[in-house]
Amino acid sequence: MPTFDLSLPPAHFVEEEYQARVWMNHFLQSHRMNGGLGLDSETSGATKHKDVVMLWSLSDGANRVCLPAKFIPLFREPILENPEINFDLTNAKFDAHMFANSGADLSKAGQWRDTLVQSFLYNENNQGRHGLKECVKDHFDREPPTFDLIFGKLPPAKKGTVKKTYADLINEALADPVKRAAAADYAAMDAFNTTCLRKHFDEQLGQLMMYQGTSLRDFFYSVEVPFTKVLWKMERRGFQIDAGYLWALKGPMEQRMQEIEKEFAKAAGQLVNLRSVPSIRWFFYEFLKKEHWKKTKGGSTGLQQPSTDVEVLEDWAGQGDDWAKLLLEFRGIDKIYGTYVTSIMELLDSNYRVHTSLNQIGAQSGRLSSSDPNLQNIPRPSEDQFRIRDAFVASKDKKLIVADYAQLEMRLMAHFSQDEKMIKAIIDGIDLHCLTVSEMYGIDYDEVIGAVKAEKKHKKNELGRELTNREITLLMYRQACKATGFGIIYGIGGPKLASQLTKMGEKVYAEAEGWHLIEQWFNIFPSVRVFIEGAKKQIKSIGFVQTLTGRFRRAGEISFMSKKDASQTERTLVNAIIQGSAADIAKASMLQADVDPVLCGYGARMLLQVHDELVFEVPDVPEVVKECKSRLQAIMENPFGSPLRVPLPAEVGEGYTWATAK
DNA sequence: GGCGGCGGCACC
DNA sequence: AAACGGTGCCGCCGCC
Repeated sequence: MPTFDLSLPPAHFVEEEYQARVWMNHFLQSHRMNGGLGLDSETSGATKHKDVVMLWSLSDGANRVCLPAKFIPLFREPILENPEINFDLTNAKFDAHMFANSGADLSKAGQWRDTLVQSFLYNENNQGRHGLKECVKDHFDREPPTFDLIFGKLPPAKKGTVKKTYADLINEALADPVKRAAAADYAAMDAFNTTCLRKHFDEQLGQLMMYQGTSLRDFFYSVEVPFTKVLWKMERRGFQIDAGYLWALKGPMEQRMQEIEKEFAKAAGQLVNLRSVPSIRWFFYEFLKKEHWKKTKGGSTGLQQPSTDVEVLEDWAGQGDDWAKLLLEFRGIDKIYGTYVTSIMELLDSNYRVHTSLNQIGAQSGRLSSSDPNLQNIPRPSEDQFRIRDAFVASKDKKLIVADYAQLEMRLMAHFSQDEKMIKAIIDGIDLHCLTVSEMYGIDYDEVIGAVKAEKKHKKNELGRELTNREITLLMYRQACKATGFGIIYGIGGPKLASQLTKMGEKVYAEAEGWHLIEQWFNIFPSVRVFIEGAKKQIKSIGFVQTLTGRFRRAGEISFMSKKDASQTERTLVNAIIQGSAADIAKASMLQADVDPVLCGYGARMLLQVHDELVFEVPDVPEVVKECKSRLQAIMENPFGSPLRVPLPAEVGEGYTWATAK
């Protein structure tokens, strides 16, 4: 429980301008004593680029006040955009969007302290319990009323009637004097609880030391607080979409899918829903009487059923099954159609820009996640026949620059393990996977590299001959070694590695071969094994690991776990050292890029992060593009004051679409 | 009609 | 001997 007074002050609902001015003057003083102002809003809905503030509330811990939206202009400059005032919020970016849509730019104010982020730093394992209501329950043992209780539930949408909105619910409540008081009490409670939580987490995080002299509280204020604003600006800018391009894809996709549906219907004598797994199961296993060799996981019921996934279908397709081939084609189209064409078109704003949400507490490793829409899983152009990334374009008179780290996670493995051979190879600019092939199979390194170069030329039709069998073999070896290296970062086992390699290539790998590859890989880079074993020991003894910047990834109580859960936790935490540190590096680059005088001076605008990749929009002037590229590269390659044991090269490209800029 | 589990699949 | 880390979202389907 917190050390400060938690008693709830009465809620005030401001109706007259003179009241508003009195409270404004009060908060202009009291925010200093409280170390910030709690701020929350009730909005007309949850669409980032459209919805607006209906009611908003301020609290300095001793008072709580609810105001209607009409007072936003009056408070805009002195309070909401005042750089002297720090705000305490829960889900800060959301409220900031709503205020921006209502004419107030909160990004001009002081800090945004987001209690979601504080709660995450306090315990990243409390999944789903970082929200305001959950934190108030868990930390203050109080249960504030829910929105529904005060404002009622949105009735189910009915055909032919006008949809009721949250704005309607709030307006209805305000029209009734009794309900209005309850609404004000509810809204102002959230602002009060938010500022209390911020102070509570300040105390708690202050006790948790990341390393000598630095607490999680320090980390929150120096890294996470500024980062929230960086992310908000990216969300706010949005990414320009070539809606015509997407629109043009729709028709042909629908047509081809219908053709395939008809083929199945004709053969089966009835409609087969190709999007339904049970229907597909029926078609292949009952109707065509195919043998099954793979079953589904079976979830909570434990009911395992014959699988119809890509792996199975590709196996059948390889044996000449045209139905499997057709279904693969259907799935390939439908995935893109449903997830990336129609859904993105529905999320465009009036300028055809799409505004993702970049979730600061998205991954327990410390990575971001992206949603509504998820722009971190748009198909790569090399794999995508529809080239969805070509629909992501630069705005008028702008150009995109895309920068990504090369083998960031492998380099971090080298840094953490301090493996001599690995570090030397990286510093000498040697291709790690080729080196592994060379050592593992006793082949000359230059010959392996030669095969890689030949393949590159072949892809660009510059080779002037076919690849030799020897080259193909070497490339296969390299694929295997590359997959092994990645797998080791994930804590892979022999069977999984074998099945993955079998899926990738022409050769069938046995489980023993998988284990052998892993063993051999460890023999080439022996310190990596030592590092992983050491990390596992630490996880067993103290129950946590830390990333490059000292961020924690904590385990539950391992001694109470089943053997299976314990080893799962070990794999997760070992991986978190690498994945989390990569996230730290990306974050540091973004923080620097956001305030960099060169990039800011040229008007470069950061739009998107995809873990190890950053997308910017810059003025379409050759000299500007060139300067921004080299500046961004310099920032990314030296994200911290102190260098790592290996360099962190970043590759930078430019173009008018996301697909072509890489 | 909303919701959650499931199978499947896109990304790093 | 067995066990691939981190995400979000689609449509379907059964349940309430």
